[in-house]
Amino acid sequence: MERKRSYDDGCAFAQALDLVGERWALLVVRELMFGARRFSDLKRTLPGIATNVLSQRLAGLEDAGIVQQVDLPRPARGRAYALTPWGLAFREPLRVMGAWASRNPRLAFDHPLSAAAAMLSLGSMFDAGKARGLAVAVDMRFPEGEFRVVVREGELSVEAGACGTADATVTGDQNAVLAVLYGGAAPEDVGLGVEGDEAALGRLAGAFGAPVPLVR
Amino acid sequence: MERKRSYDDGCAFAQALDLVGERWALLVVRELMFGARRFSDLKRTLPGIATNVLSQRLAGLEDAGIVQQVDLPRPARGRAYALTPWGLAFREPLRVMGAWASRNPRLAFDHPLSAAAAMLSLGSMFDAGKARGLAVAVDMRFPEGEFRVVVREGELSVEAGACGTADATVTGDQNAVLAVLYGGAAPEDVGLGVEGDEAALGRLAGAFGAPVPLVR
DNA sequence: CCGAATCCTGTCCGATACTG
DNA sequence: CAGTATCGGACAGGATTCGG
Repeated sequence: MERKRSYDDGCAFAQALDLVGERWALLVVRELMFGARRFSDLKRTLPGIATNVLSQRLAGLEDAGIVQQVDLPRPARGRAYALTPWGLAFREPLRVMGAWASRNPRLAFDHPLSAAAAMLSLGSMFDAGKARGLAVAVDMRFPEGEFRVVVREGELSVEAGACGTADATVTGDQNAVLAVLYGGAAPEDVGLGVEGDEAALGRLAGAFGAPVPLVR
Repeated sequence: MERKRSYDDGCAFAQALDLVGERWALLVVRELMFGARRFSDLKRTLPGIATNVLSQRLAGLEDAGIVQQVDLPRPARGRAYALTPWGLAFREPLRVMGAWASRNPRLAFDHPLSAAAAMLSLGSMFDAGKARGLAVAVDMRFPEGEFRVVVREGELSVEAGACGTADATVTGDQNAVLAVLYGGAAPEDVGLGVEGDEAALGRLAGAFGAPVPLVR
């Protein structure tokens, strides 16, 4: 009675879809990519997910060895969900699929997105060629948390937690940051606060390429 | 009434899941990765898919601009389904997700897999470091079709269609080829016929690394 | 409050039968 | 050969309730 639905396919990719192919599963993984989150954090940053579905996905991902429950460290108390090393390794597929997705000819830009989604999109849109010779560090403070974005030696690094020694610090919401970095908007026009070297934000924007839709 | 279910998420990745996140959708894309296939070809190489589901997926993928209907060329007649340029660009996400999937600690090797799945897995398992200095071309003849696998200058190329000038030609089924390339099996032990330079197959096997499971 | 478990309803999936 | 029609069952979505 308890048989899980499976493709029964020897292809590793298909077997992965048995684990992460259910609705919402990969978005849960996405939200966990920058560290442990509580059930209610996930519920909040995944608008539209039902509590029972979130429960089932977390249980399934835990059973698959992609997610594990952890005791929340310092300030907060209680349990939370975090990725296992294998789950964390999904960051690369997420980046590559995001890069493919950004070439969607009908991509919609008007919907809100979570801070984790915005920070991961940086990896998908990063263009190492454009970043040649660039060195810049920007801290980003969102309602959901803080992130540090660093470009150095043609490589991009995006990690949770700011450290205060960046060239600039932006405060606001993630949609505003993407409007500045990808859309060339002025920070003040989108309600983004900038401290420090405001020009650093412009240099950072130069590291990202516009997606090239592949029309039929 | 006809609203398609959507995550309503600004994240490009989530929007891609709106298009290819339904059950079977990505496996259909996988099967089309080496050229146009008819409805009945897809039905046969995707054991377990229902005809109505295949219909719905093809229609959805066509509407999304990932698949297009084509008139079948020369020998055969009738219509078939092929990837658009954007759909073809999914080969890279497929490769990277396959590489991630191959590190599944519970990966099952005993299920059969389609020729397309087997040929795509080569890309996921290829190790450019191990292929340094290697130059080999092998034609593979499967019941489902012929493929040419070439390693040269540290790069792997897998394309549909053999051309007869390879170092070796193998004839049999795709599971047998993978058993030889990944599992070190002897061709004669798995029912694989080899013509030409049999040692070329051994050299080719050296270009693929065993997956490293990431245990928790 | 957090983290679920439990309804109930609607949609989607899977299997088979059937038609142009 | 290439799908459409149909129907039971599984799964998702939403609200409510319940235990730490």
